[in-house]
Amino acid sequence: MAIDDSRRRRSATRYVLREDIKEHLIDAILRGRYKPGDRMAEAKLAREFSVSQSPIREALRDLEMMGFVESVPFSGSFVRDLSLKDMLDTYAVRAWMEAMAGRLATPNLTEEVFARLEMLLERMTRHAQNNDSHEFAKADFAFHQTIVAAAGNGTLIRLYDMLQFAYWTYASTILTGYNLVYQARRHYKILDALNTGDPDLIAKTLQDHIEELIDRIMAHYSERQEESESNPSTEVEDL
Amino acid sequence: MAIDDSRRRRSATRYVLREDIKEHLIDAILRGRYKPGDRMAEAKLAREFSVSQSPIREALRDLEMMGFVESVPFSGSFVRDLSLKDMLDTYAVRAWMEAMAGRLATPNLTEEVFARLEMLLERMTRHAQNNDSHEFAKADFAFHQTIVAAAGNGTLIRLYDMLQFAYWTYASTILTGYNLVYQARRHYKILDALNTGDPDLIAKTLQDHIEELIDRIMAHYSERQEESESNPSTEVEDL
DNA sequence: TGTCAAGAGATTATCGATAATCCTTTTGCG
DNA sequence: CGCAAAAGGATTATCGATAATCTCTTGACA
Repeated sequence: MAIDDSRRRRSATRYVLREDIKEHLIDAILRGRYKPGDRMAEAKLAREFSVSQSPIREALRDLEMMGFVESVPFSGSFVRDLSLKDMLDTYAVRAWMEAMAGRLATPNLTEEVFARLEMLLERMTRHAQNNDSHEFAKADFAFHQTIVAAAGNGTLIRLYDMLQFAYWTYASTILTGYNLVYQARRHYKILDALNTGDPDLIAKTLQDHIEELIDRIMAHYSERQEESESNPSTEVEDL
Repeated sequence: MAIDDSRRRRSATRYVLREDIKEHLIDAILRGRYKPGDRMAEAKLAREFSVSQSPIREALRDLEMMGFVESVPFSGSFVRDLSLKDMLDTYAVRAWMEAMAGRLATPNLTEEVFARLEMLLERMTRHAQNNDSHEFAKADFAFHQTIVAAAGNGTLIRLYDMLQFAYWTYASTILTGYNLVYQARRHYKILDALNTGDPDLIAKTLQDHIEELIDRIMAHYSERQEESESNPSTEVEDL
């Protein structure tokens, strides 16, 4: 899968093992190979990947930051229940972050920023038309990340990167079967808002943008609830 | 120093080495033993603490999350420049988080929450009177953490814990020489706001609460700037 | 004199093994 | 039969050593 980007491999070599493992693990969790509550034993994973315990351990800590697993000292890491509530929680935080970022970014919206946003939006649209949800999620994430970067608040940037929303976008896009072309088009509203230079409008537009996603996810879950009352599982299992 | 809390040592043994090291390192950075830009070499620190490389490595990653160091793969961890801007950035994010937390917490403000807040406020006042800035910072942090916990958003709670504001509170309190008793008293305004049950007011009050700190820090820095123009250092060095 | 490549030294990333801790089950005693 | 202590098995936390990579220096060559 490998949604992640922004890695510069200086040499021809593999690159950092830990990152590789991290991606594989996230992929496996999203695809449901590991179910909520499952233990992710370090030694076992190490054997599976044919590496030592260390990179596995570090990858698991990253997953913990991202919220995919929960770790207890001396006890282990367990796949978290990515229930509806968790997804909503994450998106709620994201909505707030985006609003804050938009507000802060307002005075820093240079030509370069707009150019980059437009470029990414084009790319997003192209991948949407090809129905490539993986590449789409990457471009989507880069678009929002650009705004956050323009905000220029180091702590905010750090937190935003930490949450790795790209994976969540990927997961929820596939999960809800959202129409990608429509998704891409929605971003023009953001561009328009940014062009006005009005911080309040920008913040509000960004927040709404994310909250529409929340609505969409909720709708999907409630549909799902109805069609299979017998099956109590509400996790992201069917990618 | 050891500002951190919430560790339950089940057995009589040391507890998790990594945590111990983390605290020592933060302390050393705040006290200026390591200056901005300094390399924190894993092997060297390992020798210094008489432990192996592993716990050092893990501690450094925590420091990275908290924003005290910056790590580059295959290159190392370097003490970040805790300049005015960084502090302001962090507090700005915090103000935003607190406002969000307050808003979300509004419907969950049970008797228990109020009881706990009052208890912590009393404790805060007591430590303030004894001029114990270390214990004060702990109680202060616990107070705000209680509100965040009441918000019930798992992602928000995780991020809040990650940033470990207790250390920042400690650092900036000492740095600016803020009057602790006055600091403690300010929290009554928050309690009053919470009692009204008005989300907007609560959010605004919490945001203002943090932003007053920002103002204070800025004032301190600009004073400092004037009194020593020749010395370009604006870091947290003189604890 | 400047530039680039190879080498030395230092540091991180990973490894394989051990120690510390946890959890379950079994055993001993009332 | 019930319960607490302890043994056994499994897993994490830490260790000490090695491999991979980076960075700075040195020296050859134009």
